[in-house]
Amino acid sequence: MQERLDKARRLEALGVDPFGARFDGAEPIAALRERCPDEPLEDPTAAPAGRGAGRVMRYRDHGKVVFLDIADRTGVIQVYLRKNDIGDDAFAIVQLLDLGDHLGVAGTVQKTRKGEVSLFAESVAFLGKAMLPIPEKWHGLRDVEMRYRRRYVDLFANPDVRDAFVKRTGVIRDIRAFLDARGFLEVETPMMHPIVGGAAARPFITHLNALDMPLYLRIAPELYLKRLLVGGLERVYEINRNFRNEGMSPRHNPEFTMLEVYEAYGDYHSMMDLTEALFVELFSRYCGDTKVTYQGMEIDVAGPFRRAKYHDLFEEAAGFGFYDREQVIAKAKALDVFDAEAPYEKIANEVFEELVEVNLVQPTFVYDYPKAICPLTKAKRDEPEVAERFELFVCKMEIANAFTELNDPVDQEARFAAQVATKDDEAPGEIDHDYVRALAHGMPPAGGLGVGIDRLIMLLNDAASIKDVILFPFMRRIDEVPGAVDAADAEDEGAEDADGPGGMSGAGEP
RNA sequence: GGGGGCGUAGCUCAGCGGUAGAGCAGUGGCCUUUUAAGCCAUUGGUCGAAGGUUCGAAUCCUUCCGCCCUCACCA
Repeated sequence: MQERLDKARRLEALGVDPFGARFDGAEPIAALRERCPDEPLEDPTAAPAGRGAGRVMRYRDHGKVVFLDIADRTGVIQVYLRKNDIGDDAFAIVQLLDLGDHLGVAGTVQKTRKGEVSLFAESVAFLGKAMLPIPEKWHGLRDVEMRYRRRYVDLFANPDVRDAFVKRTGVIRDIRAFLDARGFLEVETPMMHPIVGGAAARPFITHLNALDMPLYLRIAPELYLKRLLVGGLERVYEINRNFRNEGMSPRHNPEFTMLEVYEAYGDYHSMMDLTEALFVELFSRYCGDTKVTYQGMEIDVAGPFRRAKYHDLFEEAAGFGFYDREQVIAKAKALDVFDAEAPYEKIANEVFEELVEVNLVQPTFVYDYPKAICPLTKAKRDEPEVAERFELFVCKMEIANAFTELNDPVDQEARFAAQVATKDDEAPGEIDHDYVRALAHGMPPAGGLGVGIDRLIMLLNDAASIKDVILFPFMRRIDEVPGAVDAADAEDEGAEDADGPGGMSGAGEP
């Protein structure tokens, strides 16, 4: 650290700003590499000109020749620097380089005698000093805690990580394109809700000072999107964050990204078709046309996906029916999921989760759920105990949830009232009367779909943890001691800051 | 919250009762085609924290902190 500060001063003495400035005309390194002639040239002056910038990741000093590798967002390229080519002044700057610094290079693109694609430097521009060292060159940054807490290091030290997040963005862009092409309108609905709704989960609570009222970070956008169906937007979707104040796990982050889609005049079968088309397209684009491996599980993604009724799967796995109370309760007790307080359907659903869900490796649409566990879903006309709902499971993960939307305001109000009456701390505390009023204005029959985007990206990236697909996953706060930069400054400035962390930013008061 | 595991140099890791180690990174040299460059020399540690056991603790015990896995929770 101190040594790097000294180098920064020595750069200043050479008339170089240690934190650089604008550098125009740099090509992506991947593009430079593509333009490189296939073989070393007889006449090196014939090589194409090239200009690149990036972070110095390797440095091989040969005296009056230096090889270094610079990396940008697209790749890595070797830079070949000869004192004769760039001159004494520029070479003095090169000798002050540290791993992690940013450097701009202008020269020609050609292969070295050993065949390495290289940027043969004619001039260099110092673009920025790194005061802290980069991780070990061979292993990178492995410590998972550091990788999550200091993603900025993880991203430049581990190219796979950067690629995974670039892929994430690509997937989301493709989802938008897929829906846009089918006439769906992307919208933004409130993230702060006066009434919790659209799912069953504990919310984060906040407060709006201006109106002196409590607000909740949304647990789902559902009720607002369906208001838009009433408004006549007919086909809408939203991709954005939901917040749930619940347990964290490799598949749960307190804030997570959800896609919700609503299609007027559709139903859960139309959403099943839409979901299947989207997933088949994404799998084939990002993984492979037919087979995908996730965490050692090989799945067939060519489609069509298996479609199986909830009750059939239940019976197939259990050997008895969903409403065979005695056997179901006995099984629940045997599986240690029996809860004497819970309604029957909830207990039976626990049995379903234990017996069926944990085995759903191949992509499977499970449909026709018991109505009692689906408060926002329309019941089947000829089977009033069955809700028109499906969930898509892939590799034992619930990845999508969809249903034919309940659009009867009277029924909806009754179901809300029943929820509120349960006193379940995950049920809404009050009825959303405005939502009921919206339905009363006439919501078209519709299919609605929710897709956990983070989990989908996990599948596409073969990521074991949701933290591997979220740039800055939630981590418990740790009180940082003042960083190396502050400490060195304090040393430098003398005793003024010697009273320690109290005066430092970051670790103290919000 | 329960159970299990981990925490040693900037990074990746050995060491597991007897003087704190290696590689990489760093620092000083040599070298005008190397690529995990090489060669010589060298700096660097409250062994996560605090107690305890012991002649002696990175090592054994207790508590705490953080992370990972797992269970619970999570339509």
